[in-house]
Formats: sequence, structure tokens, C-alpha cells
Amino acid sequence: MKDHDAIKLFVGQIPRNLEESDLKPLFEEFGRIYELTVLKDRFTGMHKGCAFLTYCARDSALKAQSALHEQKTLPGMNRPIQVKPADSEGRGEDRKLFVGMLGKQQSEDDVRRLFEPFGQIEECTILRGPDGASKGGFWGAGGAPHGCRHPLHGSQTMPGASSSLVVKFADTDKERTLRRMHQMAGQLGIFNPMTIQFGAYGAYTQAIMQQQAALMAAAQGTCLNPMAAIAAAQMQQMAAFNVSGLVAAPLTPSSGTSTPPGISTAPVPSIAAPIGVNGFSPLPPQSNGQPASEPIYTNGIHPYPAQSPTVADPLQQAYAGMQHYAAAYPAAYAPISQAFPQQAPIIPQQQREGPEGCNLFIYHLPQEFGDAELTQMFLPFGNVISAKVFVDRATNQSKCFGFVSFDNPTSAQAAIQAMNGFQIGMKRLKVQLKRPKDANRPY
DNA sequence: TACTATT
Repeated sequence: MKDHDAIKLFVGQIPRNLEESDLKPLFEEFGRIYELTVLKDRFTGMHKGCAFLTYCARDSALKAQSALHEQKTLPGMNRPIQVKPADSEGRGEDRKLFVGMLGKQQSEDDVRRLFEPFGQIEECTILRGPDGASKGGFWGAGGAPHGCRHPLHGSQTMPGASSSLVVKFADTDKERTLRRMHQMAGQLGIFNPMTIQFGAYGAYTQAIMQQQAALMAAAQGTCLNPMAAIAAAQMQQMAAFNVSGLVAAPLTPSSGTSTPPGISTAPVPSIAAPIGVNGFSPLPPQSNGQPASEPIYTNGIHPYPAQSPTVADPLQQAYAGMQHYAAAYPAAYAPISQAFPQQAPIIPQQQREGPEGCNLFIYHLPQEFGDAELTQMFLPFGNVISAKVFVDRATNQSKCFGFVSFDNPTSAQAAIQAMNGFQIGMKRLKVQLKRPKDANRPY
């Protein structure tokens, strides 16, 4: 039914409304199809926008690849179709050998002759330095099962080499990338846990911790009204803006004395609750006589004295401070207070996208941000039904962009207003509506 | 660096 050397192809950039039956005609013109499967989500059955395609004949696959790959764009797609051997075809991995300790003057042909007895050689390249001199290694191919030493390994010492021949499986792309990252990480010290907390992004980490404290306050205080959630989120915003460098006041989480600019610098009372190791205070129990809203102020940001004789309700104070702050930074703050829904529990991620106008594309995320941090960051603006940071499949490293979906457009707009241009370190977040699938349709 | 896929 199918040739033994048939190639399974991965097909990407397929509109989600096209099923196998729609795709078949497109691919059939290159040969008889053995199998065509649109990829679906295991749980939701959702069309993933890609497929696997196997032709009966290897040649058909090659023809389809060269005719279609990056050559044509299916209706409604922004990028051209992808047609290439599936990862499962194992190209490039498990079949490439590294050979070290070659003689400086050995050529590709010498090496080919050496390895010919072990099987057909696909490719053989000697790695050379800038001066053209051999660096003593080459990439070749030849059969030896994993876990087994190649018969040539250590078998002989080439003229001029300092030790015997080295033959092993070459690093995969992933291994190479990881190795490079480790080298870089070593220079930057970013794999040191201390610097994750207190290094380049330390201030931002603190802001996140404060946000979490604020969210805890909003979620746990059963007596809190929606305004508390707003105030909590706004407090966090202030903290984050401190971090951004837009605000001169130092952010000292444990000091409890930072104040946003433009806000009363009257003496701030010390925080009664014990300061946790993370720099924010645990919530005081409701029974200790504290007002329910007090936890909001335990983030180390306390814009107004709680005991001020002129204003009784701390929440009112918080809101006043928030408006005051919003007045100073209208572009960043104006729309939030209107658009704030009540905090809701995090919905488990099953649905990927919200309705049109509810899905955000976020760029310039810090490298260390994952789905959880992205969720945290956007939770203050509404029900986050999905938050996904895109990661490189080979390295598991963030690509520094992601998607956040809300259940309503108002939240999405509020998030854009507040977070677009939000400065983190040297970068500013870009937060905008995800491009609609149909690029022609204005929204 | 730029818009979610590799059973």
C-alpha cells in the first residue's frame, strides 16, 4: 500500500475549517495519498490547524513539499502553508555522528573511506576553522545503535592527533542549544537561584509577589466588595510602575514606606502584620479587629495613612489614591476602573480562545515568564480563560510572546489600556488584540 | 525576535 521509504509529512498553516475531505484534493494532485490526518486536540477535539500526510510513494511527498511548502497561502491564513517531513521522521537526529581527533590533514574522502564499511553515508563534512584548517572533527553518518560504541571509536590514532579517534552520536539541535544556553547562563549567572530572585528582574519579581499578595487579599477576604479587588489591582499597578523606572520612589517591599508620586507623602504607619520572607505580609486573620480591607495595604505600598483622622474608610482612601494616581498617569489608568469585573476563580485551561475581541497578543515578555506569570499579570483585568506563553519546542524556552484570552472584550480593552507599553526592565510590553483569523475583516 | 499545531 505504501512504499517502505515513504515520508510522513507535517502540514501546517491549515485553516481550521478545513477537514481531511477538503484537503485531500489539494494534495492528491501530487500522488496517491496513503494517509491524511488533521490534528485534533486530544480532549476538546479542536482542529489544531495542522495535519500529517503520507503519500504511498516517497516521490509524491518530495513533489508536494517542493510545490507547496512556503509556496502558497490557504484562504484566511496569514502565513504560507508548511509541508515538510514530520519530526517523527527523525531527520538529522540519531543518525549523525561526531568524529573527533582526526588528523589535521585528513579530507572528507579519507573519512568517507573510513566509515564506508558501516553503511551508506548521507553527508560528510569536516568542520574547519576560519583559516580552513580542520578542527579535528566532522559530521557524518553511519549505523550504530544507541548505547553502543562505534567500532571505530578509540580504534586508532590519526597522525598528528593527540589521542585516539572519537566516534559518537552528534548533539541534537536541542542539545546544542542547551549547551549554548548553559554557556551563556554561566556568564550571566542566571541559573543561580539567588539571581532569579534578586538579579536583573528581581524588582519585577517583587512586583509579581506583591500582585499575588494583592490577589490573595481580593480572593480571600470574604467581606471584600469588588472595589477591594479594584484597589488591590491598582495597588499592584503602582508597585509595578515603581519597578518600571517611570517612578523615582524606590520599591522596598519590606519597608512599607514607598509611595507613588503625586500621592500624599504624609508619614505612613508601620505595618502591623509580620513581614513575610517574600517581602509581603501574610493576611491578618479576620478576627483580629482589622478591617477586612487592610490586607490590601500589606504589600508595602501604603499610599495613605490608615489612621488619618479625616477619612474613615481605608477603601475610600485607596480609591481616592488610585484616582489621584490615575490623574497623574491618565493614559495608563483611565479605563480600568470602569471595566473591572469581580475577581473570579481561575478557570482550568481548556478553552484556548475567547470570542473575537477578547484575545490578546502580548510581546516582549520577560524570558522567565511562563503561563502562570502571564495569568497573574492579566488576572486583574477580568476572567482569564487562557494564558499561554509560547515556547520553543526544541529548547522549552519562552519565545517572549504569548496569548491571553478573556471572556469579554471590555476586560481585554482594559488590559490593553493598562498593560500596553508597560515597562519591564529595558523592554516595554506590547499588548494588542490578536490578529483576527480573517485578515480582511476589520474589527 | 512578531500572532498558538508535530497523533
